[in-house]
Amino acid sequence: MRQTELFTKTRKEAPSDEVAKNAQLLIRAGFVHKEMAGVYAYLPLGLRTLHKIVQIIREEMNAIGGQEVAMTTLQDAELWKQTDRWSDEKVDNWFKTSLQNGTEVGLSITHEEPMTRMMAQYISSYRDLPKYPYQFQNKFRNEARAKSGVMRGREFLMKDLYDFSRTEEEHNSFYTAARDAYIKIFDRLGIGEKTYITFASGGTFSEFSEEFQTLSEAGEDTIYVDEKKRIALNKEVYNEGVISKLGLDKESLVEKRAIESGNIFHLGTKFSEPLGLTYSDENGERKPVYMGSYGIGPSRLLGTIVELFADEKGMVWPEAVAPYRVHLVGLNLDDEETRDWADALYNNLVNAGVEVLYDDRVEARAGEKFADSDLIGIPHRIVASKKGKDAGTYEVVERATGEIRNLTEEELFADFTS
RNA sequence: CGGGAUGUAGCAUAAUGGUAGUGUACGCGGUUUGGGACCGUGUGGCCCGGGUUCGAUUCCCGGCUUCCCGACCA
Repeated sequence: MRQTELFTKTRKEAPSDEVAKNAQLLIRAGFVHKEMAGVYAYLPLGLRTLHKIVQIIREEMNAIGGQEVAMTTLQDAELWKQTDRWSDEKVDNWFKTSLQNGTEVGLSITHEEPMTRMMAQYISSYRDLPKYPYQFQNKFRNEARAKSGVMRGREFLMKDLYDFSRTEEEHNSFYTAARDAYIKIFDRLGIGEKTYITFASGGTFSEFSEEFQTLSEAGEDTIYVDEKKRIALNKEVYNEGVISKLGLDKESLVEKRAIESGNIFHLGTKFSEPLGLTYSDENGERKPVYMGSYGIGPSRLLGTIVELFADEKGMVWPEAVAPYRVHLVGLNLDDEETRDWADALYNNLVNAGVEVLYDDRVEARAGEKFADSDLIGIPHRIVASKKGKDAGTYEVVERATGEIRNLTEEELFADFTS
């Protein structure tokens, strides 16, 4: 992508109404656009990054048997009444609206109900189980107060997978696999070290659910971490009884701020019973399907990654999620030979399949280009300049470490196409 | 949802009861050219409604917006 073609531009100053670091940087770099409080649009660079995150999650969900679907945003009120999750007393953050004939509808807040009802169309025998549909879908939550930039929005992207199993045992074995898949996801995103499986309140069918909490001062949750055992407790279940039940020692628990980046639940038959999702077992007996749900928020992860890795100059993207792998910065491009030299490298990199953003602006000065490059945070910067052309080398600078190498085109390709 | 603030150009800000200045961004001309350079010049602005007043961007009331604290948060 040539930067002169990109419609976004960077800003020196963040808007005064953003306090969260993630939103300030994402807006300054032109990754997102704030539409309203808690509602952010994704611009080309931001969307590429979001898609990278989505793709990693997708691969790991597929690897454990997930089948991707896309449920709807508009929700049937009648369905949610069946599980008693429509009334404002039960769920107070619905966005509700109505059809022209007065029929109530809501904007998807989560998808247990519609997914369960839909699966009832296809599940009637033990032979139909287990199944693991999932999706990436916008969720709408009418939060009383949006905050923390893209990390707590009223509209946000969520991956939600549901397991439909025959028995608790079958569910549990999938739950374990999903848990492992989540660990892989956080590792691939580069935040595995800072992410702790955290016991939190469970709900109807289990005492606990497990959250994936990523340590950050920008987080909204307070957790108590046992760093040696790599286990944590959410403040909401932090008490003597729970600590001893989990075999932890209060002395070794350290209070930390963290971002809830994922959450997995045992649902049991909480949804299958009221919605009539049953199957016939080998003996012809009708039984409710045993369920679990597995959520992870790609848009929140995007903000989390910014929070964790940014430095004073801007964002620092891990290789796996960076919008581009290489930021080619052309200098002295008013000189025709230098421009040809930089253009040629760009074309060669693109043809070699390297994802590259090319700062081909002629009028911008070096300082401005470097500052923009630091802000955008692409992992590898290649500087193509007149000086370099005369020496026959390109300067390769690592965003994270600042390491500088001067490489010939051959060395450079050995590096980036291996 | 309770409390407190807030609203001036694309962005950041200043002043003012007599319709607004600066920086940045943007246009044009010129000098520059490896860490957001400089000179000249130009375009562009007072959230909405009501009230007070000869006159409101300014004061008052209401609304809305955004932010902060708290509550809430499968």
